[in-house]
Amino acid sequence: MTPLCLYKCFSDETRLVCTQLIHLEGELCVCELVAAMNLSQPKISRHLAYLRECDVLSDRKQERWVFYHLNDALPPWALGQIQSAAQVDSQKLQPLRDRLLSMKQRPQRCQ
Amino acid sequence: MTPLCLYKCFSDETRLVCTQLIHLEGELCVCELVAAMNLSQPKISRHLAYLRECDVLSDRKQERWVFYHLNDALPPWALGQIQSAAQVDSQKLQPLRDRLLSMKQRPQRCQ
DNA sequence: TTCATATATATGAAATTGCATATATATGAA
DNA sequence: TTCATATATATGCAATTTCATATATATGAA
Repeated sequence: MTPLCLYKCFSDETRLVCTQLIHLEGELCVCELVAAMNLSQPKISRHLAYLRECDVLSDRKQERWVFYHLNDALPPWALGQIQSAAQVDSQKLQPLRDRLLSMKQRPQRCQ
Repeated sequence: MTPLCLYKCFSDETRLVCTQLIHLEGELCVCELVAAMNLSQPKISRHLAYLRECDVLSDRKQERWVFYHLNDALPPWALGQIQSAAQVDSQKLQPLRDRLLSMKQRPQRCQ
């Protein structure tokens, strides 16, 4: 995990916003991100795979859902940059978080 | 200046390293960056123009040289990310800084 | 079967780069 | 002074590569 690798991850808006939402919410599945961001499922899935392969995110399967969260092994400097950017973008992120709250049939989390 | 814009700037290694060297050295001209990074002059010049257009860098002409420095109006969160990444990459940057010191006919700075 | 997710393929758009060249300035000889 | 040359930087063009996306299909669980 180098700064260059992290910046490549975040040079795409879909990947940046996915990471920021997951950071703020703790954990989100693909269909929640699809609902929050109003983008196609394959598009979200592909970018999550990119972030997982770069060790920015980890995933956890639960029943038919795959939940993504920040990789626990993320170095502190990287976590710091994510937190800082999420704060700068908080106004822009709020409507997406609101859409999550109003989402119908949101999957239940276990464990 | 949004996080996305900054991350696009730094998703290219040439732009990231140029910015980091300029941050560490205070101010560098095109020919110094060419010498430090051993890349072509047009390549460096184009990437500096990109960073200038994104308000990451500012320039100053002195005689036949154009010196680039971090934009004074850079928001604190952006400067923080640059500092943090430069620290993470400091080992990788050191040989480039050494090459600057051994550069022949380095232009004199005035003002 | 349905639902959630992932992947394969193709396409188009954008970014990057090398090469050549343009511009501006400086230096030095005649 | 004028002319030629060297230096520093920027840019137009074209080739290449990378990247993002849509569509379609596949997988796998309930």
